[in-house]
Amino acid sequence: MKKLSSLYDRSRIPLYIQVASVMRQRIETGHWLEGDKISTLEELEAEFGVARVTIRQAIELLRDEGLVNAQQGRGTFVSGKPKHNRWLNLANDFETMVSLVKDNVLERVHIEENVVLPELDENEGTAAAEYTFLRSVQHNDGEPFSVVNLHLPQDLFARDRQRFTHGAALPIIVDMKEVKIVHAYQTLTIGVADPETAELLKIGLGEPTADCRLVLVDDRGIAIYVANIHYHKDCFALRVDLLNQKPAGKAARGLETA
Amino acid sequence: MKKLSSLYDRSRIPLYIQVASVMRQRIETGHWLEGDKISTLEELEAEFGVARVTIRQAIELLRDEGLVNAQQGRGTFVSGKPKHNRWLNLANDFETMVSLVKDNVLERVHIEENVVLPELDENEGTAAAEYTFLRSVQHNDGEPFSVVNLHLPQDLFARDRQRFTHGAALPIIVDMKEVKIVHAYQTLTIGVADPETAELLKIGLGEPTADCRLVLVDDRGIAIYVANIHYHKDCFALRVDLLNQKPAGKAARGLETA
DNA sequence: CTCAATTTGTTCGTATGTATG
DNA sequence: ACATACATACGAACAAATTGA
Repeated sequence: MKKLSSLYDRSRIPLYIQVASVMRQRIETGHWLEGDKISTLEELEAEFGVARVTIRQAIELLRDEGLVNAQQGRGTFVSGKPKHNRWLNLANDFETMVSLVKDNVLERVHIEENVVLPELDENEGTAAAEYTFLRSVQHNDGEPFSVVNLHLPQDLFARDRQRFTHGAALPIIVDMKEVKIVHAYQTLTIGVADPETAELLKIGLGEPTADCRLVLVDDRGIAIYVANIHYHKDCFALRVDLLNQKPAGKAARGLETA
Repeated sequence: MKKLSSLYDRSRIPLYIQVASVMRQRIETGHWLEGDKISTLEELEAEFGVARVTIRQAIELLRDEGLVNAQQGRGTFVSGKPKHNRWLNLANDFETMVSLVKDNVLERVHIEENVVLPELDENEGTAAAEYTFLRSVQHNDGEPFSVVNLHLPQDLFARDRQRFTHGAALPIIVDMKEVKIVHAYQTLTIGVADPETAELLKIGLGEPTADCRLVLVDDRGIAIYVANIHYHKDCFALRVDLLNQKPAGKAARGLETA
């Protein structure tokens, strides 16, 4: 019985997958440039401290993804970057956010009326009696990139059932002049995909997601919009110029060129 | 030959780990409350579409972490929340960021002078000829929570070798009155841990991290500070009130109370 | 107290995946 | 490519503890 490497001990995820993840990132970040010959199996073996076959398994994964091209007797070459669809979906100020959301195409996958709000943090105002739960998926190029789980107060939802059912809720609420939004708390964390989210985003159970919680509180201190948004990790990037307070570079929304 | 579940096909990470991740998140988010009896093995079996033994393996993981307590004949109960060390380390404006960084305790683990800058995005200004590379680890309560990989122009570094070697670079640069910072581009993404980062953060290879890239550009258009910061995913949370533009709730830095 | 239903715990057999040398 | 050891996952059956009728 051989003991496994200490790195493996730490995560229990198959070693060759761990190794492949690292190699993939090296290609993505340009640490290994396209066309380059990467280290030999022996060097990689030494660097990662794993068996030769394990390195080969990792390389095989990357080859299936079209990232590398191994040639017997010559070496292994980087043949392409992973396609990354990174948008900026999060804004740093409320107005930008609303204007971004307005253009979103979304698919409602679930609506449930008269439910109670699962939980509210101390700083997030007080809950209304009843909420409507809406779940939708947002696509780009036919690929799902985010799942929105939204709770709206039942009476607010009832006020414009038609529009809420078919479009983004945020602009609708902003349009209601009798509603005064005094806080828009946004919390960004890293989470993992539950079965529904995994299914909708077409990723594996437990894979990491960028989780954004957005809670709007009105002038009565009531949480009138409670959203938990799960972004596909590869479709997520938040850019900002800290000195100018506007989204940095390029268009505020749209495909990356890089 | 049995074909594995489609969820498993998607990520190739051991199923019981995937299942455990989801359960752990349910406890953390309060979807399963402390003291509650969670669904029976049979229900979980059905929900996740996996074998009974696989569910048990997942529960065993959580039990080792002290999150659940299974009792024969009765059921499985939530016995505690995962301890979460979430800070807010990212700021939404430059001044706050500088003041936060000032208090950071960091451990320099590597310094290398006269290197070239690996890569610069189009919007991030132009590179100087030579840089100094500094790597440091930041701790809290003895636990590492972030790794900073920083490139400083060689001449800038040489100007105050002493301080740059031992303390946070950002406040030093801000103090230099001959340096005019005109842009502070911050990009936040989700990445995976490479071997060095995994080692320093004490996490598994390929585990997700919150990656923050911060590039300062001076009035000559030169990138005078290029940092790639990897945060432990559990130590990372970015909170902001989009309407007030100040960090939301509580102290801007410090342990969460929630 | 006994019985039955419920629920977790254990074991076997089989097949495939992972990792080493 | 092969031999070996161990891990992962399934399905099924059975054992043991708890609860309430």
